[in-house]
Formats: sequence, structure tokens, C-alpha cells
Amino acid sequence: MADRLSRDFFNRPTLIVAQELLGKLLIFQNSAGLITETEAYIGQDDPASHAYRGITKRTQVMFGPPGFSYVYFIYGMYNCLNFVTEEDGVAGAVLIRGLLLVEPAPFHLNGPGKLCKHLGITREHNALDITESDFFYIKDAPFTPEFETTPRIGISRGQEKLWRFVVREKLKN
DNA sequence: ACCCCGATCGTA
DNA sequence: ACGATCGGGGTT
Repeated sequence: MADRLSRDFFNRPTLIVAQELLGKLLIFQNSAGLITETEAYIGQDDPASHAYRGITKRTQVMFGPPGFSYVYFIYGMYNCLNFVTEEDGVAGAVLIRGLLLVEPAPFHLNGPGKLCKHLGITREHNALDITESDFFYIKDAPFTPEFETTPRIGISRGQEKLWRFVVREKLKN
């Protein structure tokens, strides 16, 4: 598929990827939705990142090649979806926090846990190459919509960093 | 083996 | 403002 995001897209600074993922179409099995909200997490110098303390079994995918999924389990109940950024060996990921679902039915999924629950994304979908898969990938889009920049949600350290990006249109809801 | 805490969310 | 709920990761 020609208009699918390739590894080169993700092989860039995490902040750039987080901003440019806004407005792109996420395809997962029978669901499709426009990305409306993202957050950037960078290993080095980011105490809010799971990768801050180095490679563990859970975070090793964040240190691997870009263009892979990173799905983690949190609060005993929820899964959250990320996409790995930065070159192989450098930790980085973009958390997908909001999705304007277009298939199978129009619906606004706000929140990373709700989003995964609704789409059926679990840790079984961790560490998948989304530049190769035919059921899990992102379609390119011609432009990035206007967005707001804010602190990230739900973290206790690193709040001074303005690494959350929210599509303006979404704020009206 | 143990303990604390968390990139959340629904309810109050 | 708070409780549910349990895996991850650091410590013993």
C-alpha cells in the first residue's frame, strides 16, 4: 500500500512524529480512526518515560527500531497504545490518546485506555511492525491539522514539558 | 518473596 | 476527590 506510513516517518525525533501523527488514519483490523491526541515519551532525560531507567523486558521495544507498536498494561485494567520512534538503539514512543473513529461507526474515543478497550488492542499486539502488517498500520495524510500543545496527562514527573498535542477541532466536543 | 506505585477511568 | 485492580520493577 503506497500511502502507508513507512519506517522513515517514525525514524525521526519523537516530538515531530507525535505532532505529525495528528490527523492520520489508524487502521486496526476492522476499525479505522483519525488520531486526535498524542503524547511524546523520550527515554533519556524524560523521567515520565517508561524507558527512563533503561532497558527492561517491558521497555525493550522502545529501544528497538522505529515503526513498531508498544502496548503496555496499566492500573490493573487498561492497555495503552504507542508507536516507537527514533533510530534503533534510542528509546522513544508516541502515546495515542484520542481517536475519531470513522469505521465501523463514527465515535469519539478520548483516552488511551478506552481507545484500546474499544478497538480490542491488548499486549498481544505489542512489538508488532506496523510498517509491514496488513491489519495494523497508519495511512498517510496530506497535512497536519492545527493543534494545541499542553503538559502530559497523569504523570508525576516531567510536567514542565509541553509534550501533549491535541487537534483543535477536537476541543469543541 | 515483598512492596509500592502507576503514561486510567467511572462515579461521587 | 477517590477507589478499583494487578503487573512491573526495584529492593530484600
